[in-house]
Amino acid sequence: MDTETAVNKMKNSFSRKDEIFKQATMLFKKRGYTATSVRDLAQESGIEAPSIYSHFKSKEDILQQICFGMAKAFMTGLSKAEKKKSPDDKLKAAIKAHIKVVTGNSDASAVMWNEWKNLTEPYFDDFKTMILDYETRFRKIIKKGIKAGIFKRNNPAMATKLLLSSLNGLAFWYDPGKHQAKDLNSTITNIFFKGIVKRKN
Amino acid sequence: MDTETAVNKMKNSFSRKDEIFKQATMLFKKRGYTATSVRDLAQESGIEAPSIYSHFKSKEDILQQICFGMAKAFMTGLSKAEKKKSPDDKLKAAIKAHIKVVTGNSDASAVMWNEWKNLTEPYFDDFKTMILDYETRFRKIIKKGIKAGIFKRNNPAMATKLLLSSLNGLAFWYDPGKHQAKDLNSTITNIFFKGIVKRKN
DNA sequence: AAATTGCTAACGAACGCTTGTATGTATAAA
DNA sequence: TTTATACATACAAGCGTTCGTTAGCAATTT
Repeated sequence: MDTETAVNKMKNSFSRKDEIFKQATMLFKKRGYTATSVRDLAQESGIEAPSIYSHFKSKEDILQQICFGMAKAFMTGLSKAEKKKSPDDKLKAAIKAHIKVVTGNSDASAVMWNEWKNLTEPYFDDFKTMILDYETRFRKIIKKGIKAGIFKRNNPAMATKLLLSSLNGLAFWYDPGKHQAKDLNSTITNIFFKGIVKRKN
Repeated sequence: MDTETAVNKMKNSFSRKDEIFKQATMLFKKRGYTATSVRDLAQESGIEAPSIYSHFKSKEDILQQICFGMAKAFMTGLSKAEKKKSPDDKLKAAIKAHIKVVTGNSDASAVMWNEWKNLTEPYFDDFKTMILDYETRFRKIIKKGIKAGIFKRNNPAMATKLLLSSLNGLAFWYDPGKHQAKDLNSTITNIFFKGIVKRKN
C-alpha cells in the first residue's frame, strides 16, 4: 500500500463523511436548511449529489444528527450543573456549561436553534420535548434561587427566557478568533447576575 | 349596493391584501420563508396561488415589505430614544421602544430577524447595513454610559449583543394573551440594569 | 499465487413532484 | 370604458431521491 492509497483510504473511511457533515452544518447556518439543496452540499464537499446517500439516509438525516447531537451535549452539561448545591452555583455552572457547548461548536448550535422546526415527526415532537425540558430545568433553578432568597423576585419565566435568548444568540455572533470563552463566561455571568448599572453608594 | 356587495367591496379593496400579508407573516414565522410556498399562502388566504400576484410583485416582495417595514419601526423608535439626555435614560427608552415594536407585531418581528437572510441583492445588503447601524447605535449608548461612569466596565460589544439577543428573542415567546407589555418592560429593564442577584447588605 | 466473492464509495441518468411565476381571460365595480 | 381582482392553465427550473452500475479494495477460497 503506497502513500497515496493510504491517504485515499483514510479519506474514504471517515474524512469524507465528516467533510459533508461539516459543510452541511456551515451551509445550513448560512443559508438555512430548506434553502440549501443536496446538490449544494455535494458541490461544497467536492462530490456529486447522489454520493451523499452513501453516507446519509436523507437530507433530514443530517439535520437530525446536528440537532440531537447538540441537544445531547446541552442536556449533559445541564445535568452536571444541577449537581451543585446552591441555586447560584447551579445557575453559574449551567451558564458556563451552555457557553462551553455553544463555543465548542457555534455553527451546529445555530443550526439547531434555527432549523429544528424543519424536523418531521416523530423527531419534531421528540426534539421539542427535549428543549422544553431544558428550559424548565433552567427555570427551576431560578425559582429555587428566589425561594431561597438569593435571587430577586423577578418573573422566573421571563428571566429564564431572557437568559436563554442571550445564551442562544451567542451562537450567531461568537467568533473563535475574536472572543475568548473565559471572557464570555465572566461577562455574561456578571451582567445577568449583577446588571450593567453601577451601584450607587 | 346591497349588504353582501358592500362586504365584498371592503374585502376586495383592502382586506384581501392585508389578509395575504397577515397569513404570510404567520406562515413565514411558523415554517420559515423558504419552506412556505406561494400555494400555501394562497390556501391560507382562501384564494388561488396566481391571485397573489394581483397584490404582490413576487413572493420576496412580501418578505421585503415585512423586513423593511419592521426595520423602519425599530429605527424610528431608537431615534426618539436617542433624544434623551443621560445614557441610562437613553438605554431605558431604547429598550422600551424596542419592546413596543416587538410586542406590537411579534410575528413580523420574528420573521424579520430570522428570514432577512433570504432577501436577494440589493435588498440583502441594504437591510444588513440597517441592522448593523441599529446595533452600533445601541452600543454607542452603552459606551457613553461607561465613559460617564454610570455603567460598569463590561465589554460594550458583548453587552450590546446580550441585550439585543434577549430583546429579539422576545418575538418568539411573547404571547399577547399571557404577557403585559408593561410587565415585560420593567422586568427586562430591571434584570439588565440591576441583575437577578440580590444585593448583599 | 491466482481467482472469486463481497463491500464501500461514487456516479450518470432519470423520476415524480413542487417551486415561483407568466399569460390570457373572466368578472365586477367605478 | 377603464380598472382592479381573481382565476385556469401552463411552464421551465429545481427539488430530494432512486436506480443500476462501476471501480477499487479486502477477505476468502481455490
